[in-house]
Amino acid sequence: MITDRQKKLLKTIVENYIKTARPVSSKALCKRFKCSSATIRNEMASLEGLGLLQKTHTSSGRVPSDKGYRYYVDNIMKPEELSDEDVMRLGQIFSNNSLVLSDAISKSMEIVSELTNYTAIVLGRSSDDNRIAKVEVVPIDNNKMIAIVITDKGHVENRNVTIPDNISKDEVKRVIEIIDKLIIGVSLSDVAKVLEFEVKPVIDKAVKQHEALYNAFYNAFSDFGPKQSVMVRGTSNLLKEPEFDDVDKIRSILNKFDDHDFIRNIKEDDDGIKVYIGSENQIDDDISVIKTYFYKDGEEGTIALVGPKRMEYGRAEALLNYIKENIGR
Amino acid sequence: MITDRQKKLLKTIVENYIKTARPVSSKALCKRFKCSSATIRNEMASLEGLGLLQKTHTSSGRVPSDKGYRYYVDNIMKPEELSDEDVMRLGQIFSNNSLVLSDAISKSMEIVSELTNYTAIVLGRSSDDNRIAKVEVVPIDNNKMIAIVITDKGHVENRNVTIPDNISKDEVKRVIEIIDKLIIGVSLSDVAKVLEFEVKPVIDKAVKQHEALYNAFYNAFSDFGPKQSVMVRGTSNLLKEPEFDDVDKIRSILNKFDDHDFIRNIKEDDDGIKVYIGSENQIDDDISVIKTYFYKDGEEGTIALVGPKRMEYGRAEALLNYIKENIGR
DNA sequence: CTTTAGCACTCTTTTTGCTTAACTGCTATA
DNA sequence: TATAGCAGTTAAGCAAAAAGAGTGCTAAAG
Repeated sequence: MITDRQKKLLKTIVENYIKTARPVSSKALCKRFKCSSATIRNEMASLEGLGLLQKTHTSSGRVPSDKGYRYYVDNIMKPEELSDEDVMRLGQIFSNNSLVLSDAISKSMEIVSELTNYTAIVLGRSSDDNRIAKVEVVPIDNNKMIAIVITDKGHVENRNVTIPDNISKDEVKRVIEIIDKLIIGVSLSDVAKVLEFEVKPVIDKAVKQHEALYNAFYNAFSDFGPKQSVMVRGTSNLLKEPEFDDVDKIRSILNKFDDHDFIRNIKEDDDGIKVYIGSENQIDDDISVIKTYFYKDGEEGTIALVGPKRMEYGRAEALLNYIKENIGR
Repeated sequence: MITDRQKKLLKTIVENYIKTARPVSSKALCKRFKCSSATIRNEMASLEGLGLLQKTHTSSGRVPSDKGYRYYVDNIMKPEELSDEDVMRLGQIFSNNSLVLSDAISKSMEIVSELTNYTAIVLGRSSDDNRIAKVEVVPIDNNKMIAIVITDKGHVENRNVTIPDNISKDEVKRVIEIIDKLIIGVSLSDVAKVLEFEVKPVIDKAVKQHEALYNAFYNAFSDFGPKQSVMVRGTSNLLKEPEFDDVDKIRSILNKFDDHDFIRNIKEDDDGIKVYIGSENQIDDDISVIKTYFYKDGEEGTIALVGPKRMEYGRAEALLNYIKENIGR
């Protein structure tokens, strides 16, 4: 069991370390606790016994352990209010409601990265409940058309369609009509299947140059499946923190930020705001990740902040929460 | 004047240094030049006198100066053929012609970054000769519509339009008709002006709730001007090179990569492939930038590779050239 | 006139020992 | 239970020493 004084001590040490990035000595806390350094040392030793504090070497001050941060986040930290400045900077983004959702999210997370000096990550994809509402085909020249697909949720994708030579406009028109008729209402991830098993047979019968035409449209439409977009911003911000003063560490972390396959893995399915401290995440032991899932109008994904383990957890949580709430509206 | 042997020596030193990243000593070149180290030292001293070589300290081997690299690039280096592997990796991208141009460029530059370990940058924008060919408005729900604008060059942009409450569908329809009629053929960068001075007066007369409706569309359509998209990929690749083993240097370079306003500045207007060595670019004295302008179908921009000054200039040039040629087609 | 051998000199890099300052743990005492 | 005091540990900074890699210069040889 942890006493009230120990709790207060842990809180002070965590917050002091977050601020200064230096191990906290017993002497430094005397005034605040109105007792001698020896007393503090005794309490520190207890907290170390519980695994909540660590020393960097035998005679160093104390630093929170992963378990210590976890205890702080779960049991000590209180929900924080955003400062006026934070709200002002972010409010601009969401008041401009002609921005497409994904742009608004990216921009706001960019700002959060600037405000906090942490790295912002946004993963997005069109969710599976997007069904095709409208297909528009616009001819550009004899061989090229732009196909635009709009879903019932307002998601838009466009593709080039390259029409082989020697095909009559009539035939192209007929194929478009066939596709249009059969594809409305189909979910994005089923488009390839529907083209192959429903559209193709019809085209085969009704159109002369069926093979070439079908292929042209299949190429364009076969990849509407769930592609995850990846945005990583403010990697250099993170490296300003003093714990990243080692070249190999920097390289290893940056390598991960550059690897979009790896980044896609930080996807979060939980609707709450989750914190992954040190070894709890896959990026680096000195790093914490705070993230949450979002869904709105057929777009879903994850927003995440990557900071040092010495992250201002309360503020980071408040910022993510603010953005999440604004996405919801 | 520079003798043939000096030219060959410079070539050997540059290429050796590019390979090993270590100052080249006179002894190391004895075998290749079939003479003693003292002879090499004499020639090296001449080249240093010409400003083509440098020493890192009094008793070190030689390293090319910026001027030396420049001489190498301009007068010694020969155009290089791409390896089969390079061609194979890149060919896949361009054979898939349903990819929208900007995606094809981004993907191929990503691959180039992987192949070379340099950082790839792609700047793109819709060029000024894009004129609106079609406006499509798709209702999503009572208050929200998606407006899609397609230009004669095949460029597509979409925006949310939020319709205020209490406006009849008829009025919305009429506004869309007015906009559609007046906006076709207008260049993207003139849209805001045309809306304000040609569309607004007509709407004011013809529609009841003109103010609110006009604003809704103006918000959505006013920013079609030239926005430059920015892609930076493979920053961590670059940092693998041994010259970037200093934390402050890494931070300074990464800071610039993160600053999209700065990155936009590396825009190149020259149609040829240009090399900016060391102090000739704004990123870092140890860095070279090789880049070129591209234009195709209403999209224009810059593709660039950022590498150490010890860059394999020949290969980098060949890769950029390959992509440029494939964009052209 | 060009090339070479030889040698003194310079500068970097690595290792080592030393000193100082910042802490802690422990023990004895209030 | 809290405190004062002291011995012990470690990091960090600094200077000196030793080793290694190259150069420039001079004088002699081709």
